[in-house]
Amino acid sequence: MPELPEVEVTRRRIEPLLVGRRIRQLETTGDSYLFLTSPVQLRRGLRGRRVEFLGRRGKYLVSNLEGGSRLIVHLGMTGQLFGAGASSVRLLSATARASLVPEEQRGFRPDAHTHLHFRFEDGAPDVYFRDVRKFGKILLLASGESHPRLERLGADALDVTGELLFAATRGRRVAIKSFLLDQTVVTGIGNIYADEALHRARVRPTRRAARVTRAESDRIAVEVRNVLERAIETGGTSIRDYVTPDGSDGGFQDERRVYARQGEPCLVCDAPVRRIVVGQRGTHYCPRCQR
DNA sequence: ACCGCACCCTGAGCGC
DNA sequence: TGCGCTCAGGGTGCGG
Repeated sequence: MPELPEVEVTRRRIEPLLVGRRIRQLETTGDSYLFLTSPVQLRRGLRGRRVEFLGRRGKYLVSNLEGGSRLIVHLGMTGQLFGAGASSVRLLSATARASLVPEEQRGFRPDAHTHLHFRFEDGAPDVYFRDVRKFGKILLLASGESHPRLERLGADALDVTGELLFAATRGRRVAIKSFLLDQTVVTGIGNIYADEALHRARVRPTRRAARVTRAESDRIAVEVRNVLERAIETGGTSIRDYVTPDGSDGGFQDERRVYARQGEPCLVCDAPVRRIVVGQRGTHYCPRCQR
């Protein structure tokens, strides 16, 4: 489940494959839920364009193209962006992998879930976007054009401050966990890092946002930044679907303290980690450390 | 304005 | 061995 760190790791690894390259041709799958811009318009709009810059806004990748248009990619739950050198062995699911013949395991061969296939001029390695569940989003914006999805986003989670959190939570009755997942105030936090940051900040995820104190807001902000920065350093969290663009696992799953550790002892106090549901999301916390 | 919830999708895992 | 059910969840949009 790509959150800010997984998106940032992807951005850093894909940047050298995209920036400075001119797109010779784009192949797409048929129209579906993930294409906010239709496949036909996408193919037309990208052909012959040079990629000038690859940035990130929360969990969105934003690619500036020659002429001022922008290609926006959201990885959703299972989106993967990677270059031709990545290994199929690691990118595909266990079942899909099992049906590969040995020669197919070395490079990547586009399958039914591969929705974008970029080919470049000058023979640079191809780049692919693959998304099994199609919760991802692909959008091409014309020069100067904006989109409500991007306009709604709040401050990048790497820049969050206690001051901002405290001010924005006043009068909000939602659980602090749900508040952190809402991208309109702070953007980039997803389910795993919300649970991890709240555990480190010692705040119970069910606490109403308005009841979070100024001191706790500071702790949450610090821990959000720490957890995200550490996750970027370690390559992200590979716990269900996510693998890095070269097909290797991230490392942050080994530094988890609560996420998917229900029933196991809290690493701080030994009390069993509890799992509940908050705002339709599986939520993990230590009942002793987090009050 | 705010909040809870259904929905989009597919594969893994489980019970029978 | 295989079927059908449930669950996972980012983000949108709707109804209360």
